[in-house]
Amino acid sequence: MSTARFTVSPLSLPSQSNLQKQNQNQNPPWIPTPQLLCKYPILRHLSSCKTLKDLTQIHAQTITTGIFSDNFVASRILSFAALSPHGSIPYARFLFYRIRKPDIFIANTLIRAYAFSPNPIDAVVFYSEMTESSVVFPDVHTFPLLLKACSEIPSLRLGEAIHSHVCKLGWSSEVSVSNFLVQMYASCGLIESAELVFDRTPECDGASWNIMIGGYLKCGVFESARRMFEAMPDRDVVSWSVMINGYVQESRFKEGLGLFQDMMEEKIEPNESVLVNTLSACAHLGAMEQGKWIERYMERKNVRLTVRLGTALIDMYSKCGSVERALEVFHKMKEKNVLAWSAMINGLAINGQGKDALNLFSQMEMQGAKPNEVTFIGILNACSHSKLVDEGCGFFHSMTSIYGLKPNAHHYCCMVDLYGRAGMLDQAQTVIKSMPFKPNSAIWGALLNACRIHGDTELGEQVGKRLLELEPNHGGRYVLLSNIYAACGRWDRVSELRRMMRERQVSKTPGCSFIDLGDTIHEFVAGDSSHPQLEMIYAKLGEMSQELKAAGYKPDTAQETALCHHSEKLAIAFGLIKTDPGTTIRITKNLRVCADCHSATKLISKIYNREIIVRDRCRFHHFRDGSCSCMDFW
DNA sequence: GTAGGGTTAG
Repeated sequence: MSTARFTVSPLSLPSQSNLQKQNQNQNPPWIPTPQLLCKYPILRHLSSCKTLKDLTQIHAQTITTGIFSDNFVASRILSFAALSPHGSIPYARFLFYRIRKPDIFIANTLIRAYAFSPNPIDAVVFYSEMTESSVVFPDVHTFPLLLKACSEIPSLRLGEAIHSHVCKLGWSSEVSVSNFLVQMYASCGLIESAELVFDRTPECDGASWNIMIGGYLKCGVFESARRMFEAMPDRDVVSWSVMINGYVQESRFKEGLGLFQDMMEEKIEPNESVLVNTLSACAHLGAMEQGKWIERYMERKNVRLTVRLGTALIDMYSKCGSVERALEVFHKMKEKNVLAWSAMINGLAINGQGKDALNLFSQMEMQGAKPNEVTFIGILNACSHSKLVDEGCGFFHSMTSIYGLKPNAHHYCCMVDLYGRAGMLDQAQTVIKSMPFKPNSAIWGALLNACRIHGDTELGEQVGKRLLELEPNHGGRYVLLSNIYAACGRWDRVSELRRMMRERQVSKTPGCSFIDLGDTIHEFVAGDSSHPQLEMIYAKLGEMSQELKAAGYKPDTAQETALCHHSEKLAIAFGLIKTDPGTTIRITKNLRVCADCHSATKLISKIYNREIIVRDRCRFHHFRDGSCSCMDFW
């Protein structure tokens, strides 16, 4: 095994930060070594090669001069075609079959390109062609790539087949191979097999532990991941990033954020992926104070605002209800790609600034950025939340006619939502009928929500029943249907639904709200009795309901149970106690705001003279001076 | 005289 990893190069000196390291450019793999350049000066053109056409010219010259028959030359040209963003894998393959005696190095380059392409299975296909015709013989570098491909697909069948080749050819005790076996089994959900390979690896290295931890997280075995993380010999920045990213990816945001704080306390410098994932956790939790802290940290450490970091910041600020800050980041970004534009468009959309979102879309086009499917989700969201029905239809049709994009289920869902919210329930149903695929539950859910908004009990009942058949274990569907019944006073149906939920043992997702007070995120669930400052909060709630009554508020009896103790009311009470008069209160909740809480919050904003920003499951509500930015339309 | 593995946006 190579010992190069253990030599101390200037790049790994501890004085240099991870982020600075990442910002340093390393030569791409197709750039020849100085020795090779010395021998074949023509290859120096590879460093300025920008298109496939440039490459074909270099290729032609190497043929006419006869140097293409040197495999070192052929390998550099094939490497450009296979791995450069300006290359082409089919061209690389074409080159491969024109090399008289290809070696395993060249074959591995092509396998690598396939393994990281959108069709990783081609890596395995090429490998079997290559071995069947005995063109070249696999080596130790071949199997990690093949196993990576199997993890990407993911295909257990192929993975096991490759595993048997590994054993037959005697590579199974090689740590670089077994690491990928572990990853392959974990990606295919076979955590026990992954463990078995890990345990049998004679000499694990740092990566082995990280891969095993990542595997546990991917398979949802959090306790084992944490135990291993705490027990591992030397945790590096990647170990932390595997943990944090794993938690965030599995929607365990609070734990992810907690780990990030532990990491900071241990004075480990985060890399870009940790920052991106932590910001994503903040976005999900509505933890703006923590998100702001990360932005300040980046400024303090002179971290370059890459497209990914910029996009993550835009997303975080938009989802914490601060479009202004999101826009500031957006304008600060020197380099913007389609995802950055899309994040900003979506940010404006979910905060109810539909027109601004559409304006930004025109700017995006003027600057020559090409919208993709994600962009259109933002655009259609903008239209539906701002009741821009005609505009929305226009955009939906332009997707295919102008941009050549195929609308997927999300886009159709947006259309049902667009018509549905606007009260055009017939058109919403026409969209569902015209869809080229079977409507999923999200689409019926959008229609059901429209029935709730516009009080169409009859259609609501039909759609609701269909949804219950489709998703008998989804508590939220029962609640939505039962609210529709409650709104028109059909209490018999409400109790019938409750009985069904009991019988089927379906539980409601408990409503919970978060409030971020900078140092801690406080979580409240409906009827909470666990908070240490409980007495004070309930005293405040009592005062609030007195004030509300005096202002003419009548509780909305159309909804069910424990209304005055809904989690957002608890969080608002806590916010009123804990923050200075006049400051904005920001609440994030996991479900939609109920009608009663919505009207109560409007009044609270006026009585206490506070701006209250509530992010619910779907959108933002900016309550100010007795009214809400959603114009009672959500 | 060429490679490498753990992580990255809605």
